Amino acid sequence: MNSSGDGIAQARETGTLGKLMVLLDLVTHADGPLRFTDILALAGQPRGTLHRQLSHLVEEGLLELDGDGRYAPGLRLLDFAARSWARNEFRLIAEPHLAELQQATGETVHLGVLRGQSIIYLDKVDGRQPVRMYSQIGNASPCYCTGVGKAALSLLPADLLADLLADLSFTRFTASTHVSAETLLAEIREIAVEGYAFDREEHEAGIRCVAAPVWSEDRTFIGGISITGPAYRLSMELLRQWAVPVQRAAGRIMEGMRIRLGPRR
Amino acid sequence: MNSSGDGIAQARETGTLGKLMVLLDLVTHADGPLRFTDILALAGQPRGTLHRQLSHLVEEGLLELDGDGRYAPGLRLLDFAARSWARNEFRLIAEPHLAELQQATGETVHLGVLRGQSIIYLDKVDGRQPVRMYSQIGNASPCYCTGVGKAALSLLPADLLADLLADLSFTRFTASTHVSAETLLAEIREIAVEGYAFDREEHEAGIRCVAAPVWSEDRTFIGGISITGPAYRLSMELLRQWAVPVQRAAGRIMEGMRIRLGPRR
DNA sequence: AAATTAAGTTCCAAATAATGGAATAATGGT
DNA sequence: ACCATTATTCCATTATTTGGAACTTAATTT
Repeated sequence: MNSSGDGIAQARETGTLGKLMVLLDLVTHADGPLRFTDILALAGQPRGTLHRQLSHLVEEGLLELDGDGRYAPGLRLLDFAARSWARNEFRLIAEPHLAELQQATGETVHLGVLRGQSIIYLDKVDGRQPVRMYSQIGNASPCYCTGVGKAALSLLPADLLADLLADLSFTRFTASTHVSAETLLAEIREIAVEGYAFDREEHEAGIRCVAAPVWSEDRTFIGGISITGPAYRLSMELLRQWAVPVQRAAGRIMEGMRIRLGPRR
Repeated sequence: MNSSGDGIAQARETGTLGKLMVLLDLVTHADGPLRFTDILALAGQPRGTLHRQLSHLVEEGLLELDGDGRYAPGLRLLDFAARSWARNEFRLIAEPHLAELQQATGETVHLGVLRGQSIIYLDKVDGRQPVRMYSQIGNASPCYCTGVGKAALSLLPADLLADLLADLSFTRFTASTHVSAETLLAEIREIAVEGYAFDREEHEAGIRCVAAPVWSEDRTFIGGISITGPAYRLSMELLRQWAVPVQRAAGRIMEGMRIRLGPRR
């Protein structure tokens, strides 16, 4: 979709780790395995430096080098992620409420959190099948054109929101994608009042959603949940009706967090 | 299950990245979030050093620091892994054959590859009657007590196998877990001749499987596929009957790899 | 409430690892 | 066999990391 990092973290690109992460980003966001020369052109590092950096990443299993000398993301990342996901408290607490929402509507339900300028999907409950771990889970999507993203932005204090919007660069995915901070900000203000957000085919044509914000008291998690489906089945009127159950589910998740984590954090 | 890295890669623990990966391993393999002092004790680094290292990992989104000053795996890992998984060629090629095998048997099918001393599960197709078991895409499991693991080991040349066994430390999960290199080696030799492997409740009590080895011609992927299920439903006799279809599916996956990647690599 | 202990953070000279330009080696196409 | 492209190694220079100690903050005890 986009070949360069769309800012999942505000990470500096200096320091040994920072530079290596840029490379990891490059390779994981590419459309396929990259050869040394490809990365050389993209990274703009001297040959010797790049070669050693890639060697280190391969040695650690973060990248893999195939028989044709092409670099691909390493499988060690899967192990890290599986553990990161399996024990995530926010997800564990939200899980039953997502399932309930799916039961009530029959449509796909998502849980996502804001990280940098991206929404990372933490869970998904599909109408037809049980969760397929990485089919969608883990994917980072832009915050400005997703229901969960806009719901999350509506929770930010004005100064943080302003900072985020200032750094944001817009990609037009469909005819209705926001492409300016002004119109986006106007909608976010509305969402903050209403308490729910829509995605009117802004990320993918033919796909609509209604979302409600969710956050943990210590503000570690700022995100949202959504009901998503095809526009032909989900009229805007139906989505408006679903705003209430989505908000209720969001409320129950936050309640669950309070109970689980205790009041004084 | 085990709190220290069980060797998914042979990675050196020197160099800036190596040391940081040790920390990432520590935190992701822990049973829950760790405080600074916990990590200090586990990592054996000087305070100042550790503090900066953790700061860098947090800054890059590889770790997260919650309101109580506890470190947990970062969600950025999910994004990396989602991409690593989504475009993995081996998995993509194997997918239809796994589904077919699941259709034919009705039981859960796994695809795993050997990385270091661990099997990383790349895919899983749930059976018609899902069984609660400890398996998840991305999870690293020991090679010496899983069907896929033993099938993979049977593909290794003698010298590499000897090296791997020499470094292996055994944990007894059930009464039938291999706990010595000798008995394991004997079974692996048998598997190399027969072309399929069993897991006789060696990793999890009440869970059996039959597996067949799968590899890519360039040896980038050495792993296997398996049919897994509860012992009360899967008699050893039934598993023996399934050895043939599993091997056939394995053969078709390897054929798919040859076609997809071309013969001369 | 003050004292005590523990936990977490910052500082900076010394040790170590990363850098990058250039030379060398390997690969692949004709 | 040749040439062009691509990948790897080398090493003096440069930048980053290191780690002991001092310092700040938070928690616990007296």
